[in-house]
Amino acid sequence: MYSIGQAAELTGFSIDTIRYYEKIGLTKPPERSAGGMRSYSEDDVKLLSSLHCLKRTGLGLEEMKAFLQEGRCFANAAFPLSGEDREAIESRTRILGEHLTRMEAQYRALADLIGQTKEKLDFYQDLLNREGAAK
Amino acid sequence: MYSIGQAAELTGFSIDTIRYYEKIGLTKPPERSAGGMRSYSEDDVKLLSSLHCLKRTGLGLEEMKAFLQEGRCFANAAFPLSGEDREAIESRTRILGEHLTRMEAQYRALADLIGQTKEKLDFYQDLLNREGAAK
DNA sequence: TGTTGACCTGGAGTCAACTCCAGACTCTAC
DNA sequence: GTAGAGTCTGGAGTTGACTCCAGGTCAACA
Repeated sequence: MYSIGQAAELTGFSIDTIRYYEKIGLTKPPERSAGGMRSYSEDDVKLLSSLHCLKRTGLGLEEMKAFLQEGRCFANAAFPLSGEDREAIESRTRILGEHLTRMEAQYRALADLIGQTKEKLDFYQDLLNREGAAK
Repeated sequence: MYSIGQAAELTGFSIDTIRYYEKIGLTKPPERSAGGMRSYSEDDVKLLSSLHCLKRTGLGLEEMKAFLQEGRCFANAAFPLSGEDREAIESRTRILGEHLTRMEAQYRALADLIGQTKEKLDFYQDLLNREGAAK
C-alpha cells in the first residue's frame, strides 16, 4: 500500500491533483489507515497512471469520467443478458466507439505533425551541416 | 477573401477565439476592408486550420506560438551563415527536437490507448454477439 | 515522549483559454 | 435609404483544472 505522496511520485500527478480527482468523483476514495490517512493499492496506482496517460492525450476530466465508467465489468454477466444490461453494453459500445474515432483522428493529426516537424528539423540540420562542410 | 465568420466556419474555431488569438499575438492581424472588417486570405485560413489541428494534440498557446516562430524562412540564408543566424538555427533545432520528443511520446501513449479501447470494444461486441447467437 | 515531516479538511485563489456583452459601425439586399 | 445581419472594440465574466493555505492530525524515529 502507498501513501498519497508515494502515489503522486509514482503516477506523475501532484498530491493536490489526486485529492482533487477524488473530490470531484473521478476516482473512487481509497482505503484509509486507522488514523485517516489515504492508502493506495497497487491497482489504485495503476489506475491513476493510466489516467495520467489519458490526460496527456488531451482528454478532459468529464470525458475521462465517462471513459472510466466503461470499465464496469461484464465478464461474469449472466446469460441471457437482461434488457438493462444489454442497453448498458450497447451504450458503452457507442461511447467507446466515438472516443475511439476521436483518438484515431488525433493519432493521424499527430502523425502529420511529427512528419512536418521532422522535415523542418532535417532542413535545419542540413543547413548546419552544409555550413560545416563548406569550412 | 473570407470574413471572420466564414473563417470561423472553415477552421473550426469560434469568431471570438480567432479574435483572441490575434489579440494575444498568436496570429498576425489579417487585412481589413475599407470599412475596417477583417478579411482572411486562403493562406490565413490554412494557418488557422493547422492551429486547430495543433490544438487538438494538446499543445498550449505559448507552445504553439513557439512552434509558429520556427517557421521563419532560412531557405535563402546567405553562406557562410552569420554567427547570429547560426545560433538562431541551433536554438530552433533544439526547440523543435524537444517538441518532437514530446509528440512522439504522446503518439505512443495514444497508440496504447487506442489498442486498449479496441480490446474493450471487441469484448463488448463479443458479449452482444454471443447473445445474438444464443437466441 | 517529543519533534519533525507527511498528511488531513474546507475553502479561497490562480491561471489559461476562452466567451459574452454593450453600444456603435458596416455591408447587403430589397 | 433603410432593415437586418454581421462585425467592430474594450472590457468583464466564465469554465476547467488545478494549486495554495491555515490550522490541525498522524506516524516514525531518537
